[in-house]
Amino acid sequence: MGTMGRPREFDAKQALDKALDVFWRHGYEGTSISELTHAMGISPPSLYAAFGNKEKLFRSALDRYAEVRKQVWTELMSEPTARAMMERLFDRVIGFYATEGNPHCCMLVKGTLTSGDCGHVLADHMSAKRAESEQMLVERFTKAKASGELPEEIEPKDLAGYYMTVLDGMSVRAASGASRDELRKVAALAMRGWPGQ
Amino acid sequence: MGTMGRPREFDAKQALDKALDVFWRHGYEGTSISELTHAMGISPPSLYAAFGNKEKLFRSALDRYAEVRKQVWTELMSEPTARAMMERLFDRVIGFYATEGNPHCCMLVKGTLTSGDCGHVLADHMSAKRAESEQMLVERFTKAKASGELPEEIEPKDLAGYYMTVLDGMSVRAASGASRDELRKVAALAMRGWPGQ
DNA sequence: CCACATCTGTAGCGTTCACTACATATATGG
DNA sequence: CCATATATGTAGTGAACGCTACAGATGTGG
Repeated sequence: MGTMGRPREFDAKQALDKALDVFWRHGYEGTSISELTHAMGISPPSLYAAFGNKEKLFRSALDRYAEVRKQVWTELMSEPTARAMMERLFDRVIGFYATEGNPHCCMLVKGTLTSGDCGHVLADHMSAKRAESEQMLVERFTKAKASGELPEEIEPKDLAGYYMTVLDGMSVRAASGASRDELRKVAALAMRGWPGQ
Repeated sequence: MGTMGRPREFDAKQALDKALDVFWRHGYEGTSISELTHAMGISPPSLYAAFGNKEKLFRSALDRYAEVRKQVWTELMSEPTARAMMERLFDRVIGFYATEGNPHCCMLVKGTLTSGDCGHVLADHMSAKRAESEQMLVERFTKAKASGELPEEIEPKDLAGYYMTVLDGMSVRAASGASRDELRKVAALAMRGWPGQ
């Protein structure tokens, strides 16, 4: 059975990707509905009919962001060693942030800092997405420990927290204009701290 | 000669500190004039007469922030070794972010991420303040290299960039609710990467 | 006591915000 | 062809924004 009523004249997925791009660059509170409707190529009533309201649209965009990110990270997790995975992850992140035209920052980092000091409605959602990524590192490091790549005294959770922190910091520095070369050197020094041997 | 006209009934420095606190917690765009006037205990015309406008007030607050920060850092720079200085700096930062009631984030990190993707008028000002702090590390590490504490192959600039990145990342994680213990473990792992021996 | 200069509170300026009422257009179900 | 259901564009809602005109208050210099 086909749905009744006038069919929508735009593609919701494409529109969501456009919204994601704007939110990514300007943050939640820094993005206005008129910016969104312009970028998405639709009028306000269409936006509200399809996505609810600004907050729900942001949540949907965030889900989409996390989905794409998870795909990329999952691919990297299959690297033969955890160390190679981490090096490739740095390369990938740096390659993205330091490329002209791309947003220079992780959307979750920007979102976390943009939404007030605490208690913002969106904070939990973003924390959850951040935790998802971190958990992927924890699991990969646990595997590495089991296979003998990492020494016994290293806690996978701590190591994951450390590398997430470096990644978050690189996001901040990229946003404030750090070059590809500077970021590469940060990654190199972060990898100097790799445990073992 | 005394100044003519009715004297102001509030203390400008105290008012600026109040404004700093609000900007620190909510960022530039997340702070409204009415929040500021309420926190500062003055009315809008008084605010505008004393500080120009919102942007100029933010710049003044930022200058004040950087001034206090520079005092703290300067004190730490006199630690006998660069390594001890770095460890104390981590302790200090963690102690601040993880304490109830304090802002959970560096004001410059929040400000950098809050002001649009690029080209914001305030971005340059914040980049400059960030560079000032980083330069203090560069100079301390240069001294450490000269005294033999750091090996020849280490570039002070790179090492400073790395530790600033970790600090920035800790700011992000503190803002998203990281505990004192988690931050301590991050610092410990960051110090594992200390060059030498 | 009288200009003059500056601060203070009220009240409101124009603009932008997130969001929506309404009329119209276009599909399906009978 | 008609009733129903959903999408669309225009145009505008009340609220909050940054900021300021204005009148009254309070100081200094003559």
